[in-house]
Amino acid sequence: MKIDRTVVKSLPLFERISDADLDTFLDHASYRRVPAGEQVFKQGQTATSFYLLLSGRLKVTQITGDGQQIIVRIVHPGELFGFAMALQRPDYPGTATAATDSIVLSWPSELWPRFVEQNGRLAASAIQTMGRQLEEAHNRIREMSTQEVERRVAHAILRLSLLAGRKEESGIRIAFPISRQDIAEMTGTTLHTVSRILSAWEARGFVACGRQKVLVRDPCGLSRLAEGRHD
Amino acid sequence: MKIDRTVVKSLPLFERISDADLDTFLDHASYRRVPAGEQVFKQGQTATSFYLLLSGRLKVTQITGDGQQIIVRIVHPGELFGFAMALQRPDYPGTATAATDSIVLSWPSELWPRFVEQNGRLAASAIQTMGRQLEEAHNRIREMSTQEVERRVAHAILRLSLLAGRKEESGIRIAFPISRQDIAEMTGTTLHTVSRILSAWEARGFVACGRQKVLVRDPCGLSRLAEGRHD
DNA sequence: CGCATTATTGAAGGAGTTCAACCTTGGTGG
DNA sequence: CCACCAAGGTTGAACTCCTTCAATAATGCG
Repeated sequence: MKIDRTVVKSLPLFERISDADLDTFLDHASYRRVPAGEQVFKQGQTATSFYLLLSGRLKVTQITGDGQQIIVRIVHPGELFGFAMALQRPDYPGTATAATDSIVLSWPSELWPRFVEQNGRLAASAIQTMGRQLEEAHNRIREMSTQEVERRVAHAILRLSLLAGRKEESGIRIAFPISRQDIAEMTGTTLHTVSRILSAWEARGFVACGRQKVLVRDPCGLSRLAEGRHD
Repeated sequence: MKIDRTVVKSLPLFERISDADLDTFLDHASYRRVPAGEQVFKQGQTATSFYLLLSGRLKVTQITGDGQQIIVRIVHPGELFGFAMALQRPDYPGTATAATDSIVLSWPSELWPRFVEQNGRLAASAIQTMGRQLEEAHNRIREMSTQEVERRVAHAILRLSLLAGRKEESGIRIAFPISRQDIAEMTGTTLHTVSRILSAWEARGFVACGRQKVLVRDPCGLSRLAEGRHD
């Protein structure tokens, strides 16, 4: 399938790639629409492809033996995901589910080493992408080790409003459906605690929420909470 | 400084590199001994170099504004560390401290992109290294979200016994000094709780500990705890 | 309209932290 | 060589934040 180069060209991942290389890359790509709620791949499946999210929003989740689930990451447009082979794993370590209708590109796993080795710039980009993810993971570990739940939730909501926020007249709307359960799984707590926290924030005018909806009305107030200032 | 190729050649990171490329790489390296307790670099310093640990053991820590410290990772021999530039950061996000007398190689940060782009195989290796780290970070996040402290500590100790264990007649000794505080900072708890847990384990014959010492006497018993089986 | 999914909120309970006091160890210098 | 002392470790008791349990309410899709 022929994919329009201009859409992809604007992504940071490919900003330094040559047009010729990009075309070769895209010639091998498959294009797929994923309706909200559907899965791109499941935890434990053989990693036959790696992916790039063009539009929409994905949740990558992991589930433990005893049924506990966490959200490993939210995939935003322009990001690579499902590159299990880079971890030298035969299978996907998590499940990728579309939170909204999404569009993904995919390539056969076998092509990953070839692309990385043939195109140093792509490799450098991929390393940067992973570096950013690693940094984020460490942030999360640090937060979970040292901060109480309310601060962690404040951080998570602020992050989402930055990476997936759409400006509205009364604040910043998080532009994809996200439940209390989701937020709990991102911050290592329970949906009950998240619900209580959001209710309290709503009373203080920091946010306005509905079912699977969050609107940040006072980012500065939230920031103060995230910094640990209780005032 | 001329560095012996054979020592480095055996590392997984360089297993697929050509001798010529490896020599070029090593020609630019600096060699440095780091006595126990000394720091290789500090959090916030400009990232002038990236590093490879040849021998010894390092702790990479981060400290938050309010003085809370966590251990981001333990660096074992053969691993890259301090590659902040890969994260597009000008400074080191953490502090690297020698837990035992260590030997490190270092290269100027400017060489990183050149090495990565000129040598696709090295890039692939670096990506794999980071991938493994990312996976580990996610494991840690999942554990901290879903498991109680005792299981997390059990996991941490088992990991250490695998990656830094030396066999003795009565069990597996963790081959570098590690304090209760260190273990607490690795698992997101307090030194008090770690102390209580280790005392309980010692009474049950799972471990034997001393000041900055841990000896695993019953890996299977610990594994059972780590899997969540309380029996 | 009906029902499943999502969210709210109260009450009880517990795992782990915090505070505090004390003990041990091993390195150092007198 | 031993005495000292700082760093590391132990352990009790109180407390608290968060989870767990439980029951009820709102939302929106088919």
